[in-house]
Amino acid sequence: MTTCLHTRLDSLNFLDEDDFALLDRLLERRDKATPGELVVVEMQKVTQTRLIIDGWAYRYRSLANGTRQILNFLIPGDIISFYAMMLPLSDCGVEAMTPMEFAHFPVTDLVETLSGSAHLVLALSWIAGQSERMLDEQITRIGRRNSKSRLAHILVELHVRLRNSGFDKDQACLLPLTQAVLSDALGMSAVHANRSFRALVKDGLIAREKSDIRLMDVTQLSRVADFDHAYLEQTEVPATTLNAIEPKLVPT
Amino acid sequence: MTTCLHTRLDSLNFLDEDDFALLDRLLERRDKATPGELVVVEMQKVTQTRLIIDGWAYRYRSLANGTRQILNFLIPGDIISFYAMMLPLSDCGVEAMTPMEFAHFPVTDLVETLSGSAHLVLALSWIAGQSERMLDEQITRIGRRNSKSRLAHILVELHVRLRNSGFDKDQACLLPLTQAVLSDALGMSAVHANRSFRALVKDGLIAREKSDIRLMDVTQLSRVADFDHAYLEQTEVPATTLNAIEPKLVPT
DNA sequence: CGTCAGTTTGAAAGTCGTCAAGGGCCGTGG
DNA sequence: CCACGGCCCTTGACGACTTTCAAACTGACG
Repeated sequence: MTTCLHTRLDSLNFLDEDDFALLDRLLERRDKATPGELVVVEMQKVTQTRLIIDGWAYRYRSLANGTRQILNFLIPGDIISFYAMMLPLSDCGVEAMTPMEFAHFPVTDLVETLSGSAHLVLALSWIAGQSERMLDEQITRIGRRNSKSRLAHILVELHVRLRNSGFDKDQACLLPLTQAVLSDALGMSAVHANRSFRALVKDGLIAREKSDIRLMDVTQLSRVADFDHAYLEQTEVPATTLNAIEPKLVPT
Repeated sequence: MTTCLHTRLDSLNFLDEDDFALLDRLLERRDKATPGELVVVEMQKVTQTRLIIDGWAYRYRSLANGTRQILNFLIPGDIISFYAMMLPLSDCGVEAMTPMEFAHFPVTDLVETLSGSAHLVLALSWIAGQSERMLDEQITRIGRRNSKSRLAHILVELHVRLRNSGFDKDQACLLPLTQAVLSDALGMSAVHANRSFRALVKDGLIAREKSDIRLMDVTQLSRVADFDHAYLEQTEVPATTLNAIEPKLVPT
C-alpha cells in the first residue's frame, strides 16, 4: 500500500525498511470524508493526526466579519494536524473539497513512533519545513502580487506539488477548484477572482472543465506567475545532518 | 544566563535540569549583528541555526519586480533557520532591524542535541508549531483585513509575543518599527501604511517616538484589530503527549 | 422542469498605489 | 555654531485596482 507520502519520502533516500514499517503501522486505520465535510473544526480539541491518502481539502480560518481565509490546500501525501501533539486546540478548520480517504491515528501514537526513529523525525521535519515554505509563499503571493499573477502562481504551485506526490503530468493539470474557493485562498472577492480567471482563459493558459480547472500551458503560467521553482524543490537532506544522528541509532 | 527562550520554555513545565543543560551547551557561542546587516542571505546555503538573545530582525523574500514581502518579525527567544538541517538552501533572507545578539551553532549540533532529549524535540516542535500559527495569522491579516485593522493587528501580535518572552508591559509597548518596514510586512504601499498609521494616531491608539512606535492603548487596539488571543496562548503540552515519550527515556 | 451551485457581466463606489513635493530630526563636517 | 545630507515621515492629487451590488446565465441533477 504505497501512499503519496511514500512517494515524497522515497525521494529523500535515507529511510530504511524499518522506518517504513513503523510508518505503515501508524497508517493502518483508515477513514473517509465527503465534500464539504469538516475534518477539523475551528477552536475545537484535536486528538487525531491524519495523513491524506486521497482527495483534497483546505485549511482555513473564519473571521468575525463573516469572511474566511483559506491558508493552504491539502492534497494526497499531506499531513493534517501535525502539531496537535503540542497544540491540541485547533486554530483553524479543515474542510474536505472532494471525497477523501485518509489514515488517522491518535497523536500519542505519532509521538511514540517518532521516538522510535530519529530518521522519521527528520523525514517529518522535512515535510513540516516544506509546508512552512509554502506558507511563506502564500504570504508573498497575497502580499505582493497582482491578482492575475496570484492566480497563476497558486495553480502552478498545486501542479508542482501534485507532481511531487507522484501524479503524472496530465493528472496534475486537473485541479478541483471552484472560483469561490480560489478567491478565499487568494484574499480577493469572488467577482474579482472570476475576472482574473477570465483573463487567463482568454490567454489560453487555463480552461474550465465542469467545476474543475485544467492547466493548458504550465510553462506559460509559470512565466505569468513569476514562479520560482526553488522553494518546492525536492532537495536532499545533507549527509552531515544524517551523520549527526547515526551514532545514536547504532551506538558503537 | 537566562534567555527569552528559557522564559518561553519554562511556561511549558516539563523540561528538567538535564534538558536545560543540553540547551545551554548549545547556546554557548554568541555573535552580534548591526542594524541592516543580513544575518541570512536569500538563496544561499545555511549551516548555522541561531537563537535571538536580544534585538529584532525580520524574515523576507524578494520578488523579481523589485518589491519584497516581510514574512514575519523575529524577536528575542525566536529561532532563525530552524529547518536548515533539512533544507540547507535558504528561501528567504533575514535582516537585523536593531543591534542584535544571538547564539549560533552548526545544524549538526542541533540534530545531536535533539536526539539526546525527546523533551527538547517536543519543546522545539512547540516553538515551531507556534511560528506556524503566526504565519497563518499573517496570511489571514493580509488576505482578509482592511489596512487599518491590519496594522493594529500586527502591533498587538508583537506586543503579546514580547510579553510571552518576558518583557514587561511597558517594554512591550515600544516597537522598533518604521513605516516602510510595516508596509512591506502588511503588503501595502508605504504611503498607504502612513495613512493607516495616521488614522490610529488620530484615535490616540498609537504614537510615534523617534523611529519607534508606542502603543498607547492595547485594549482598544485589539478591538480595532479584531484580535483573537487564542492563537498565541501559552497552552500546556498535554500530559498524554508527555507520557507517550517517557517510556523511551526511562526504559523499564 | 425547477432547483441549486457555480459562473459571468456591468456599473458604481471604495480602497489603494503612484507620483511628486515638502517637513522634521539627527549626525557629520566645515 | 551652522550647513548639509540622509533617513524617515507626511500630504495632496490622480489614476489603477478591487469590491460591492444586482442581475442573468450555465450545467448537473432529481
